[in-house]
Amino acid sequence: MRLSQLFTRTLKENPKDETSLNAQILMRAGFIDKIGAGIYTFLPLGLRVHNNICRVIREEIDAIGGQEILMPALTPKEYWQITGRWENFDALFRLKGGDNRDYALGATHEEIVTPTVQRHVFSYKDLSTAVYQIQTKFRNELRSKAGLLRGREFSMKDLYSFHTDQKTLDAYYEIAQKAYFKIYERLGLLDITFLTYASGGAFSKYSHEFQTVCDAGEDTIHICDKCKVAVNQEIIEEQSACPLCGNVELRAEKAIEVGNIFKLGTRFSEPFGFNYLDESGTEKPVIMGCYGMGPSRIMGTIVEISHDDGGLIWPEEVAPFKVHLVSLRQNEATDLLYDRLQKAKIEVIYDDRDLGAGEKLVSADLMGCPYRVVVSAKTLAEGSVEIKKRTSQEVELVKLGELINYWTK
RNA sequence: CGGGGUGUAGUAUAGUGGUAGUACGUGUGCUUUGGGAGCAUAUAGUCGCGGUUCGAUUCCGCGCACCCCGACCA
Repeated sequence: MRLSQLFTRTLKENPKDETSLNAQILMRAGFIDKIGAGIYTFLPLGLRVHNNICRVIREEIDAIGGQEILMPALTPKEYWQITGRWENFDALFRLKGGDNRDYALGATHEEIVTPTVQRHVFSYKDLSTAVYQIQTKFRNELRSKAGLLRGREFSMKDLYSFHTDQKTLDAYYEIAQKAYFKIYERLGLLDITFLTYASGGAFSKYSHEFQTVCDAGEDTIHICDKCKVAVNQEIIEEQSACPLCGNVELRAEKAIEVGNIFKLGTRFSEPFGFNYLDESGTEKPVIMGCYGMGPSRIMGTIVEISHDDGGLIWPEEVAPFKVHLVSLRQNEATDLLYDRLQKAKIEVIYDDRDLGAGEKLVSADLMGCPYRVVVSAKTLAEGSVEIKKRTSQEVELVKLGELINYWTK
């Protein structure tokens, strides 16, 4: 991608109608565009980041047997009436169709996924199975806030698992937990993300959240540093010690909920009459689990914890581009390097604009790609380019012929 | 949904009951070139509707939008 072709631009100042740090930087750097409260457009650079987060999630969920599907966002009222949530789900966006029927915009998809899987699964031989989607969710929050951390429209990966019994659900639940941590590891959040005990549903005492420690978070968690788990403040009265070791000296921190997994049991299979036949031909209800994770919120979280005064600092897996190639009035030589990087399948954004050095270097910092490569008269005089990591102050000179090897060796 | 705040050019900001200013941006020309450069010139604005007034961007009322706190929530 050539910056001269990119239709977005960076702003010199933070937009004044946002105080949320993630929204300010992302808007200033041209990653997102605000349409209304809690409603954002993902611009080319922001969409690349979002897609990278989704890619990581897909890879890890596929690896635990999740089968990707895509359910509708527009969902008829009748499905929600079956579980009683048409009336009880406050945040549901309800609307009327031209046929004068009622619909809801999907806020979560248990009501859709359950009958869908039900039409295909009848026997214990068909279980366990798990399906997921990455889709836009709608929740009519009374107050959206904090940029990407709480919008009325946001992206979510929602995985649903279906089992014959509690034991196989429990086993899959553990597997999903591990997959979640792999995802957070790849997204650079592992060290500050804690498995957190939270209020459960009807079926289990607790649900589990994944909470990333961050001052911008809305939740308070109480961390057991011995076990590396936490307890959500919302249940601290009934569970004031570490559930694993009983430690009562917990450390309170603000945190962002970056994932949530539930044992649903028969909460949804029962109202839909989703049963299976076991080995003896006996009809039994299917046992379900659900596993949520919001890529857009995670994107905001990464910004909150990974930035400096210069702007964004993307972990390599999610950066819009790996290399930010800057030509300081040396486009002829830099064009060749740009071709070479592209041929080597190294994702590169090339600042070929006719601008001063200051503006180019500042915008490179702002956009936050992991490696900045500068080509100037000075570096070319030594047959080299200058490479600087976004996370480092040091620069190194690398010979033109060695540029590709810098990453591929 | 309760409470508070803010709406002036694309962005960030001054100011005023009497022709709305600055910076950046954008256009043009020239200069400059390793941390958002300089000169010249042009471009572009008072959230909406009512009211008070000779005259409202300013005062008043009602809307609308956005932000923050709370409640609620991935």
